[in-house]
Amino acid sequence: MIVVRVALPVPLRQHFDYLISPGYTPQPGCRVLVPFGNRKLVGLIWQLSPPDSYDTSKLKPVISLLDNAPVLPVLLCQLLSFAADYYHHPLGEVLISALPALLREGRNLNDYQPKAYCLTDAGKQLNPSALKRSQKQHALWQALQANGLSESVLRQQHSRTTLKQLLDKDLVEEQLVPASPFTPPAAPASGLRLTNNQALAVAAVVQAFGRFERLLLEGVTGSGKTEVYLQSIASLLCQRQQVLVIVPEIGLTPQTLARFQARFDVPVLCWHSALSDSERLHCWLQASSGAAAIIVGTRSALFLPFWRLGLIIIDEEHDQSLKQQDGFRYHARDLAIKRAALQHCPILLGSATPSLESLHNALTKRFIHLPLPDRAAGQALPTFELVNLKQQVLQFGLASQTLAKVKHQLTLGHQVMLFLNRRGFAPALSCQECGWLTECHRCSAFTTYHKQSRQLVCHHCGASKAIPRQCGGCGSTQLKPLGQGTEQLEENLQRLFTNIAITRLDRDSTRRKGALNEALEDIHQPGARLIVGTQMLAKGHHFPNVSLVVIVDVDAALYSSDFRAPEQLAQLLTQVAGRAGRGSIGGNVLLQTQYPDHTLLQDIIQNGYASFARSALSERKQTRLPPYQHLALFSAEAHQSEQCQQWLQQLADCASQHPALQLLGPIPAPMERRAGKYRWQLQLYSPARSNMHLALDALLQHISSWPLSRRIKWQLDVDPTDLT
DNA sequence: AGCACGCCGACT
DNA sequence: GTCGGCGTGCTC
Repeated sequence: MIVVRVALPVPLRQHFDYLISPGYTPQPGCRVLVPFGNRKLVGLIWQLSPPDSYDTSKLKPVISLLDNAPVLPVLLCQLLSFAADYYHHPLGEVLISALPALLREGRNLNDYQPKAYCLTDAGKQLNPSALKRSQKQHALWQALQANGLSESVLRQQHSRTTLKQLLDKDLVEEQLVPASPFTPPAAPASGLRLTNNQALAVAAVVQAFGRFERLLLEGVTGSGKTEVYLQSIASLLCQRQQVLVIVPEIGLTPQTLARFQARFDVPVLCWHSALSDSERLHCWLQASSGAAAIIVGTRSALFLPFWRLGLIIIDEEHDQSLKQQDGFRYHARDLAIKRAALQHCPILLGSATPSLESLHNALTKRFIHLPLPDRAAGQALPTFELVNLKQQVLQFGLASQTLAKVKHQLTLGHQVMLFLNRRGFAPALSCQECGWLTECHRCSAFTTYHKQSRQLVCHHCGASKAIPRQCGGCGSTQLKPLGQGTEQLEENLQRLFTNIAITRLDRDSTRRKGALNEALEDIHQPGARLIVGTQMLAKGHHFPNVSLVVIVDVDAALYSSDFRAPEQLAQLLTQVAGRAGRGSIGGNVLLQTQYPDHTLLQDIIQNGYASFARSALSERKQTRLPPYQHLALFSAEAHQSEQCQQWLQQLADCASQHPALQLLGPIPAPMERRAGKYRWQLQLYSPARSNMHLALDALLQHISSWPLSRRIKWQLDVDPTDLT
């Protein structure tokens, strides 16, 4: 009997050993079905004949070996093993999360592989008269005479039943055909004329082919980053190398995908969570066989088993959605860098507003820095203007000078974009008599009033309820919406500008499938138009007819406790502003604020993101915050606040034994209660990564022995981006 | 995590 | 008398 060490999808930080009969040839990376307690689980073989096996007499045999060749290539196993260590997440869960759902469930891989059909010996020797009663079977038999036929070709001319009849008579047999890698283009596709800086960037990427290199493309909005991606790829495809492009969100995938497909005559596939299980497996197999040349996908595309990966591109590398926020909390940018290192290929990070982490790496020469300080077509960057809201009479939250400018741009036939980072009609309903506000009874938050769906919705736990008739405090029936969300702003603007088309872009207006694309198409129509939306507006879209962007309420984000808040605000403002003036018309941005002298606002509007980011970095350095120190965050959730506090205090007592760690907490989370549970956190800072990892390992050992750990919900987040 | 076992309160 | 609440023990 052979002993195999198996990683199982359970939240236990250990392996499990099983027996397998010598007739089989198990390999690391193959799936097995094993008994586990009184259930059956699909696991992955991690090691053969481990030297320190669990008591061999107590081992159970595997139920079956599901693969005769590894489903996870060695390189991916290395990447996932690194990730499990780095994020201190159980290996089995990490490995299994990298497999498409159908493989996770133990399906047979061959059922999904491309197949071909050919005649058996009996079929070849068959007397044609034997099939004279069936024309269709005879036709298929005839077609198979010369050569086998692939499944797809066969389906076009013959029916499934005909095939089945010949298969049943043992005249035809099924064969697996290894899918062949894509055919490389004969010559690199030509593209747009590049600016000097773009050409330098492309040259730097091309020069890095074949070895591990990290490049940061810091290109202002409209500087043509995508064109740099496209032209960098062109010669790589001729060498028959694959490219992975990671984009922040599914909403952006169709546009990016279309641009890549239009440029290159090779298979371009997309990968995101909205694909069905079989579509995902199909994409996974195409990456693996090399049939796919380019894959454009969201963060989990990072774990696809590429046949021959030559370049990784991370678009909008500052974007928060690259970090998984639950379960296995990995950062796709950071793991992609590790993957590029294992793969010996370059990785290109692109953004108009790079994260302070990446910028720091570029400034300290760990990354090659490729700046694109000018817009590609020579347009000017949008100019900022502060609108002081103090002592102003506002109409729908807009100052009179703002309204005048909006009107002016509309009469010129331009588009105006109004950015308001609050969906719904109003952030709360308020009692006119006593000031009571509608609160979520499960979260420390107010419930947003949605007028169209006639509901109060909590944006934190998703709970919705009917609109109350009476105040919960004094019983008065005088309930009025307080504050303004995008739904209301749209309604008010429509009343003011009766003849102007308005497009609203937020999570509610784009919920329906296809709605986002319809809205984007509307925006590309010529003529005056108002566009109202949330941060969805900030994400990479090209709106050539927008001449004015209004940031309706910048103040909500100005005073936040989170040390990343200024960085995120600067990124958001710059990205939203970047939608203006991308076509031939100039662009202008109005920032409405009560605090026109705020240093952050002044810095961004006078000096731009690049300058802001550099001063923010020096501030991080002084305050010993990331990237100058490393951060790990433990959080605890329970119905009783005291349990969270007690558990984290226990942890803090342990952690304080480690001289390398500096602690902050336990403190209540900024959003103290969510979905009925209290939330607390403990922040751990350390100047050295390796010390922090050793300390975390030791802490996790302790945690597993505490009874309280079972009664509360706790999590560890290494390099957290979200401290709420 | 999931599932079994085990010990205490309100019901057909 | 049972049904079911969740504490705790275990999974190669």
